[in-house]
Amino acid sequence: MSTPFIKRYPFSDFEPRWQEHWLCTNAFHAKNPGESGFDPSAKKRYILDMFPYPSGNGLHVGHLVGYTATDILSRYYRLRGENVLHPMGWDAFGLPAEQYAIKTGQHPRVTTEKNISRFRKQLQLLGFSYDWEREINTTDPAYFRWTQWIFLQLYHAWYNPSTQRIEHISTYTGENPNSLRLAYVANTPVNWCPELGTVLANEEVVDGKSEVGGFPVERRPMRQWMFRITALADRLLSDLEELNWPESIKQLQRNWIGRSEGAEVMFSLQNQPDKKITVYTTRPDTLYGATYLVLAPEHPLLEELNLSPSVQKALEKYRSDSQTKSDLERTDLAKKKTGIPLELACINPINGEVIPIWVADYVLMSYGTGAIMAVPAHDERDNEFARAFHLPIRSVIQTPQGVSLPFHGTHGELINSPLINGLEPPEAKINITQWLEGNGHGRRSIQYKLRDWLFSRQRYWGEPFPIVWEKGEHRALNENELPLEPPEMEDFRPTGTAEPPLAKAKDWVRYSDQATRELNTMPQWAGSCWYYLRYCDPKNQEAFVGQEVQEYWREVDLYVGGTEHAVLHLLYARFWHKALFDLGHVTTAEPFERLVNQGMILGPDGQKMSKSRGNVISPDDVIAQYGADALRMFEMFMGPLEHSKPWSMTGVEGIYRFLARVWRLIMLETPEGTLQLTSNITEEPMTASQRRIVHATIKKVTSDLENLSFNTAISQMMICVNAFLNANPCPLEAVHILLRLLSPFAPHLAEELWVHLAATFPSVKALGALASESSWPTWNEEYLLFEEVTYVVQVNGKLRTRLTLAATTSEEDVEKAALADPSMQAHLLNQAIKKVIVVPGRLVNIVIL
RNA sequence: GCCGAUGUGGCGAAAUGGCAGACGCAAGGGACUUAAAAUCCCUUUCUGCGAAAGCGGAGUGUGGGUUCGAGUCCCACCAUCGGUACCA
Repeated sequence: MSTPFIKRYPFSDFEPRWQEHWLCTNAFHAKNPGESGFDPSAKKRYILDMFPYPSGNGLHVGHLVGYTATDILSRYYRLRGENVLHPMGWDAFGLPAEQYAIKTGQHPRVTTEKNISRFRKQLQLLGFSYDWEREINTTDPAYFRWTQWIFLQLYHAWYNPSTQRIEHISTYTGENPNSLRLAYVANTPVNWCPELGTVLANEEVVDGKSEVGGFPVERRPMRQWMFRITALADRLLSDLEELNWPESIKQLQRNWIGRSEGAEVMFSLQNQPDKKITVYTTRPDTLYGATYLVLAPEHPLLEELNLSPSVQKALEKYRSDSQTKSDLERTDLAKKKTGIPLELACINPINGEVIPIWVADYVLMSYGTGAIMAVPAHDERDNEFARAFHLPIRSVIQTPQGVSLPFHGTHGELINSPLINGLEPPEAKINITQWLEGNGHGRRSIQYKLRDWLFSRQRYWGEPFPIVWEKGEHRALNENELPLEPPEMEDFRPTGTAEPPLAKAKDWVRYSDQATRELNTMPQWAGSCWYYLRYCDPKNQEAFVGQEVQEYWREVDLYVGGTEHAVLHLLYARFWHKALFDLGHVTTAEPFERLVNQGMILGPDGQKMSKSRGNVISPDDVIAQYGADALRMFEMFMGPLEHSKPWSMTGVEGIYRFLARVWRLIMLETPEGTLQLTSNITEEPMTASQRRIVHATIKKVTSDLENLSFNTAISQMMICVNAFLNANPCPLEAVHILLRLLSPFAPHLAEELWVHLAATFPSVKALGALASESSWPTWNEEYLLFEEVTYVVQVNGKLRTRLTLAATTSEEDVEKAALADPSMQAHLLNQAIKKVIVVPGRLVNIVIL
């Protein structure tokens, strides 16, 4: 049995009241240019949360860390007079809704609506200051109309290598525009997940399993829509430099893009000099160490070679074996190398050496040229393979003593390499590359790990492609045919084959006598690739965002969300944004100027919160017991925003006690049970020491907010409140400054106490009718100064005594006072003083031998 | 393996190269109360000497280094977490 709970202040009376007030008055509506009341002199600030996927489980306290942080900042910047855009919406297309719908027989639209209402209500219970007039929902036809429109812009675009920009396809004068579109159809091996009945992007496959659900994924060739994201690989990489993002996220994106510099080298076949194999290597300096060559099993050249019948047979078996291997199996078997010899040879251009050609699945068709030169002395994988199949290993770099092969370092003299003997690898790399280019045997080459983005899914609950097929050719719908809504369907289960569920909607599929609709839908990422733009102008029916509005709000100034989107959403959105930028639709090259990742909130047991562990904390319960302000503040008080930290109910209680102290500082309950201001509060000026602590608090809270150090800002406010708890009289100025500092953190309490104060004191009312309509206080450095300072006196860095001196004491006099201090004499007796260091206002260090 | 982050009391944490542990939780003691709740006050890194006030010593994952002075800077290592993995 829980003990009866006594409310220390009446939060359950006023919190809902203020939430209602803010909602009814649209208190936090951000004005667009052209809107009445728009103030062109106010600085704009765009503060964005990663919008949630409205799942059936509702929010838990972990979701609220980031939302609370951005809300506090939004309220803070509003008090500073800025025009703050702080919106919220719903990323509502996606697999879970569809799977739930299949299980329960309800249409996903129904469950999605229900979940959204629940989420909205939960967020409103926290008193978040969203501009609800800008709420968006990716499943709303008025929204996805523009998702489809942007798709069409990308479909009608290509990457022009000569301008290095994305341009309208009409600037391409070649013969086959379809082969160059930014959105294109490809028949390539894709990640097919039978359990989910859909294909997945590379980014959605983790360890050979689907990121959602953890089901096995297999490679199979399918005709799919792709985005040519690789065209922007270099810009996606280099533009990271300027962004104010966590270094770790930048690094994750760099690794994912995976740029490497090397060379392509052409090897001629021994008996067919006209046939050449091009390999990619990052180590052209080891060219003399190549002892064999390997082709990927899918390499197209294999079709053209004259192989002996027995080899041909072995090859076919090997190819079909490796093709049916799932990615998971390939990973599991990574240590054991397999392959077959082709019984053909090619010629190393640098020395004319004849080396054998093999086929092995440790070489991937999807990277580089799908062929490698194997240098077993200086590459781990080649070394393993060479030892497994007894191929020669030749070292070409002087290996340091005690280091065994394979040696892949880049320090050491080249050996066994006539043209470059004695050089260091970096220099040799340049020399060889120049030699290859000069003799027509290869060239410098840059490769990326990043691959094109697989953009279609075999789902019902997603945006249909604005594409129709006619005589085997795809073509775009007209803009005036948008939005293209999914058909109403009773049965949208996966077909059990690779055919998408939309195929079952026969009427919908038929576009005309000649044409049928594209059956795939877009992945969940589509809607989130541009939602931050729609918030700027959510009701615009003429454009995805109005030009003037876009030029005003520009990029997101601060974006807060979880690390899980490091390479998915954040890379995709950057790609769309750059495309829109090149095409002239947006004014910045990057969408998110500053990014912050909030840490995870763990369960009270220190484990990740999950239903199965039974350690999920629901905000609803916390609010019922302690109120929204206490929940908000505790989320911030727990520790640095970016850190993971375990939940603690007693910790909430501590914050709750603090808020109750603030309440009692101002309000008193009479024996009859009515509320009134405490009589302590008067318009008496603050004493010097009160003024010092109040102004120190303004300074600390302000700088902490700028640095997103919410936890220490709260500590400072606690120190300040503790200092005034027994003050009588309690100066009004201290109280209204404190309330304004507190108002972004605990907005309900601040609002409530403010109106009580304002009712009695006109000077408070003059600052604003509500705390949220007042202004952020400023501090005066002069008030922070002390008349006396305490010096720490050290001997050889060890604390020996303290000394209180007037703040104006000169360094010389400080030194004298320290040496003369009676308690120092024992330490200094018979000691030669080597040096005395005085740090003004802080310490004296006496150095003796 | 590679890349990145983090290691400070019983716990969450704080500390422009300058008093380590602010602020809070938990624990213990006290005041108020018939009693409890609520509230308020005190103690709480480890350790040596002391009845006590007090006086010392050690201490920020480990080992080195730079410095008058290092949680903070440098080098090496260990542990935990996250990402990634045949990318030539």
